Amino acid sequence: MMSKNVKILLAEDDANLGNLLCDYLKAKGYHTVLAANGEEAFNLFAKGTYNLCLLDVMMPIKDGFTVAKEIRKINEKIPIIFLTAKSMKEDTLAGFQAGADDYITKPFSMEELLARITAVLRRSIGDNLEQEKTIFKIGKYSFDYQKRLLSNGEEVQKLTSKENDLLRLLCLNEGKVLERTYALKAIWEDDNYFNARSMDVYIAKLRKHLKQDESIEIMNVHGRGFRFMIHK
Amino acid sequence: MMSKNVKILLAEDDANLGNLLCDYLKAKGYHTVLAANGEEAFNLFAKGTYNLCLLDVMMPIKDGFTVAKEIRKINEKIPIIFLTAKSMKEDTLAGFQAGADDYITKPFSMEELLARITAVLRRSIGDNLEQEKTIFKIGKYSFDYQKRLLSNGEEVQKLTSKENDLLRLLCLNEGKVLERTYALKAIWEDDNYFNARSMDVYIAKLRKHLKQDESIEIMNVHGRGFRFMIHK
DNA sequence: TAACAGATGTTAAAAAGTGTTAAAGCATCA
DNA sequence: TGATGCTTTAACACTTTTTAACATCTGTTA
Repeated sequence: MMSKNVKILLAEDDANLGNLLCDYLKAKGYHTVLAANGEEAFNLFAKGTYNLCLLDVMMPIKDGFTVAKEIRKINEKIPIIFLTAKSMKEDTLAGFQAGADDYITKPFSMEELLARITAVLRRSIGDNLEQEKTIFKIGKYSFDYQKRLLSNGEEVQKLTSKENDLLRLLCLNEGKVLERTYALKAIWEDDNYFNARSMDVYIAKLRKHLKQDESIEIMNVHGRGFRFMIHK
Repeated sequence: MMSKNVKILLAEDDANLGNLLCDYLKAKGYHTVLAANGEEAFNLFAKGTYNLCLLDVMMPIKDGFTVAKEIRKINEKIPIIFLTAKSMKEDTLAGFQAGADDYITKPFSMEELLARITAVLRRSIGDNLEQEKTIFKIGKYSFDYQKRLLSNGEEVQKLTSKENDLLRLLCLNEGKVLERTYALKAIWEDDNYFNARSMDVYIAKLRKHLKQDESIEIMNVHGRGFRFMIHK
């Protein structure tokens, strides 16, 4: 299913193995193009659009590592898997530097190769759905929830886990009432007297952290919770 | 952990080496049965239930390859690892055709053998699961779990097995919280105070290893665990 | 309005958790 | 056997969170 519309560039100088692999991959639903050496591989890559490269390391004219380096200049993200002859330490290391995503040592089974291909593809696809940016502007401050940093424009404060979580909840509820009960269950997991007092301590900490901008207020709503306000 | 309930059939004609290996494997928690030659090995296999075969290639009466072929007739899936005398290419290939999952060349270290055993077992147990990813990109670093190497593009660091396992768990959970409890049970097998402190020591080691790239952070989440982040 | 109970504000101490380095313990290797 | 390398334990400094203590405030009621 995912196989659909995935195009693989395969570079393998051994014609027997090359055709075998090529046929196998095609049978599995991947559009596969076979190059007989490194130079041909690079030329094909430059012309077409591929989703994955399978490069034999030892090839005449231009070896796999060199091809990988050249490919990386054009495309930083395309997944590259090397086919290595033995477990050769130095070469493998060189391969990392050339930007490999995985490698597989001959002899290998078709099954194994297929597993690696799907693994690498899944990763490269899932790559794009990454990291929502969670930066909040609070008056003159800037708050980065992911990095747990609070900056006033000059200095940067590291926040503790609890400070970080609580400030985020306040930001998400700016102008509205953040109910004690809700915050306690969300951050402290349990709404009881001691956790409530602990939360009050953290409200005090946040007020101290944010006091450089007078337009910022964490206002108490008696018996209910807190309202985070940025007066404009 | 997974050592439990794993039964190994070991065929080795050299009594010294055989007993040494047998004791070692038993000490590591594997039920191990020692056969002094190929014929005995096959008979034992036919009678009992094993999870892994370790076969010396050169044995009197019946060599390892022959035993492997016979075993494969009975059981297609059981993992087989050969112990080969030298690095003999022809033999190795023949071995793979007989259905080997891995081979190891004498002389080898106990550690190396153990690593292969666990690797092969993991593969055969998680058979239907996906092939594990072996290379992780971490900022400017490249981490190869299989080879236990961490490269920053210039130099290459060997990792110890604990460093290796912990870094892998962090990578697999990038951006999410790796719970202490989970990591301790997965790597140290038991969640107690001392193992937790040991884990903290390894977190410090990894931070040191990765400090050349400032966009990499192993962030503590108080009371829960660690969040591995690669800031983009 | 005075008086009170309950809620909140704030600071500090206690307790729990973490960061780091070094030494001790251990298994394997030569 | 001694050398080596990995892991655990110990030690100490530091951080984070909780608990305690006391001051202040809010809303209610006599």
